[in-house]
Amino acid sequence: MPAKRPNRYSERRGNDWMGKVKRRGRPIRPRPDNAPSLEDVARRAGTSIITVSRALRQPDKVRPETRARITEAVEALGYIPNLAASSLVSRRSGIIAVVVPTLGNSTFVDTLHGLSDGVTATGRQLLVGDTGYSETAEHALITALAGRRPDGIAIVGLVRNPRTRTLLSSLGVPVVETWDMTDDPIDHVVGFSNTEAGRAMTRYLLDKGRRRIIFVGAHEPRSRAREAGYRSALQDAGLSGGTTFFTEEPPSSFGEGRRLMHRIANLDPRPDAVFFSTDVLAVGGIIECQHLGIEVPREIAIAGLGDLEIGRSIVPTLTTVQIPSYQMGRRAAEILSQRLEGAELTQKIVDFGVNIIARDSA
Amino acid sequence: MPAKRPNRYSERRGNDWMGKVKRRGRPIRPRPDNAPSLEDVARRAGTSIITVSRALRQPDKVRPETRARITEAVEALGYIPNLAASSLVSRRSGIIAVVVPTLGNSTFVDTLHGLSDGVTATGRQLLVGDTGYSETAEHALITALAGRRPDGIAIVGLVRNPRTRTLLSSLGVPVVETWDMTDDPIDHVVGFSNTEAGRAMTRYLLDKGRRRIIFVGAHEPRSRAREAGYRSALQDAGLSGGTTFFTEEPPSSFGEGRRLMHRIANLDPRPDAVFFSTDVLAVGGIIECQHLGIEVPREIAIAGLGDLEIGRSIVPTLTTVQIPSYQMGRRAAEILSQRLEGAELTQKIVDFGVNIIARDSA
DNA sequence: TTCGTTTATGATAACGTTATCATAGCAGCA
DNA sequence: TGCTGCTATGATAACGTTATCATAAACGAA
Repeated sequence: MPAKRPNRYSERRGNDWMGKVKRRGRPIRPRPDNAPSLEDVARRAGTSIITVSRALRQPDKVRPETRARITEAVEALGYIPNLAASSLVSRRSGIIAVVVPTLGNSTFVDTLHGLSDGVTATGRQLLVGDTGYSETAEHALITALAGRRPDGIAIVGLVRNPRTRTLLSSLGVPVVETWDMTDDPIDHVVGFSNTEAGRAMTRYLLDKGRRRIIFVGAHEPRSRAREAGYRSALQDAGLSGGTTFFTEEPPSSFGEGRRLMHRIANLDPRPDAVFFSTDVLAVGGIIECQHLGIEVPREIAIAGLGDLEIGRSIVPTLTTVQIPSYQMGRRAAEILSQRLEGAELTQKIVDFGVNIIARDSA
Repeated sequence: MPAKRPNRYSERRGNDWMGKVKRRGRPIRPRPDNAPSLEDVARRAGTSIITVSRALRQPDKVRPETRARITEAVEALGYIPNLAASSLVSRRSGIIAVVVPTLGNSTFVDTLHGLSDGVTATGRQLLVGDTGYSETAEHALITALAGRRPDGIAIVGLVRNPRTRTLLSSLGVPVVETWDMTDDPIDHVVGFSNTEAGRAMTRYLLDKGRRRIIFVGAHEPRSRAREAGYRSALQDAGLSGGTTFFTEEPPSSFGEGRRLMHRIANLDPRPDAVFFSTDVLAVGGIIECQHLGIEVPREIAIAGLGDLEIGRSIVPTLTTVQIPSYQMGRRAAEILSQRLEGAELTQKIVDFGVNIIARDSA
């Protein structure tokens, strides 16, 4: 039989020495937040605060009878641990911060989905913010999120701003960048080379005999990288220049794809292929071709990037570059989890590579 | 000139009485988390902790010179306030918890987007979780989120489980349910009647002279409500029954829309209209009709629900029910903000109503 | 001059939890 | 018998911040 001593459940409140001694500082007030605390549970279970804490976190360290009384009290009071207090003292917040350029782009959301699945599997929670593609907003957002002392940080995209990179390194928590590739990640990178993706698809189109290939992209880093790959592939093939059409603004839309395709169709000479930087734009392109009576791929080949579900359904089905959006999120979450369990991962760079999905449109 | 006294910046650590007195409890260790605290800033600025705290939160309460020294120290040290400590003592977490059925559905994500914009405008942060359409997961998720003591909670959908409803009420924070309508919200509801939406679109199709209308939906509460509206409109028109095709599982996909449309096209007699529960399914339906050479809307009218962007771009453009996804999120955030500023809103129910967008497909 | 008010700053306690050490009782063992 | 180790429990301090009250100096009004 182990020690069983009379206990008290922290009598910080309501001590009778109060009022005798002249007191300063915050007075004892009735708790405005009426959520039960460990103290309430302990009182009801007739045990000490610390034993309740243990019963909840390491049940096998507590005698079954004690545990039963505690469980009863927890249920009866509807006790929910205050994770702010827990974070403060344990220095583990159980929060993974996620930074997305925009919540208006469904492929980024797939990554968020993968992160959510991976993160909640380890009992942690997702704190999400979007930057609207602004570097200034990104820095501010990350600063704000850092105040929550997240256990890890996942970012869609590479962080370009040196100040922000320094900030992230200095936080002392694992960081995963995604959706792009670099030799020099802040900590980890799980992604693919957008440049390589642009190059691979352009090569594919060249291999199919296309020569007048137009690129459609946005003023946004990942699109720029794809464009660079496109131009390099043209150059390798001994073709000059290359022509880019730009969307008004990210994120891209089907309608924007249609509008740009409309303009492109009027070019003279007409191109024989259009490589859209995203599937959304490409589907818009296909729809516009259909509308204009342009036969795809006979007259114009159309390619996208992203492997969105609609690309498999539209007629003609869309030739595209596979981007494992969900998987990148999932993998990022796993890397963070492993790091948080103390693993020192040697592989800092996970390159999913690029994979052309050849379908009917090109 | 105000008081200027010698100060000390909380000498809790490193006191020299340590070691003389026999100590129990946690020993003083070097901070493993090397993030600077208010204490570090105060030391560098030559002032007290509390003055630093004030300088950051109520700058006008601190003399400009003092403030300048503090600002310098904050910059130099890269101080970022620990929000867990702040939450604990101030009982304001600055967190809005968001519960979504799935992150795999882009229309829910638009609501998340609206929430994000509205919430970050007030300097708060978004803690996100998805339930995978499971009531059990929903309860567990909300319990977990509640541990973070959020200042407010936004939920996509109505909470059906009575235990979960009780839990949410007991938290004592504002709650907004969205994406549906009820007379009896837990606290607030910002949405529209899915039943009314189903009824309105069905009436529209009936008005267009359609008589053999099929409904395509999912085994999921909002879809069920739309189906109920569909059936009630048929009944009002003196038509019997109604026929529903179900998707395998939510969330819906373009491919699933095509598959179901394929089956529906083979029915004998063939229907003259198909009302899809979501735009994604409906677009799949249009694509399949195109593929089968079925003329839309002459042979079969097709209608959707959600007013996704692609519906405006596809040919024929999609007749649908407008759902202000982004706006619902935005409005939900505003309601939460107002409540948190102390407003007692009399209007607990915000009904965006339903709005048929008549386009070419029906 | 006196006294109340304002301004700027500080001291202290408290928020609710966990890390660490302490200890009573018991079992096992030589 | 005495020692060691184990089990179950507890006491205390600490995490980093904010709420509250206190106070010195300056200011203003009577």
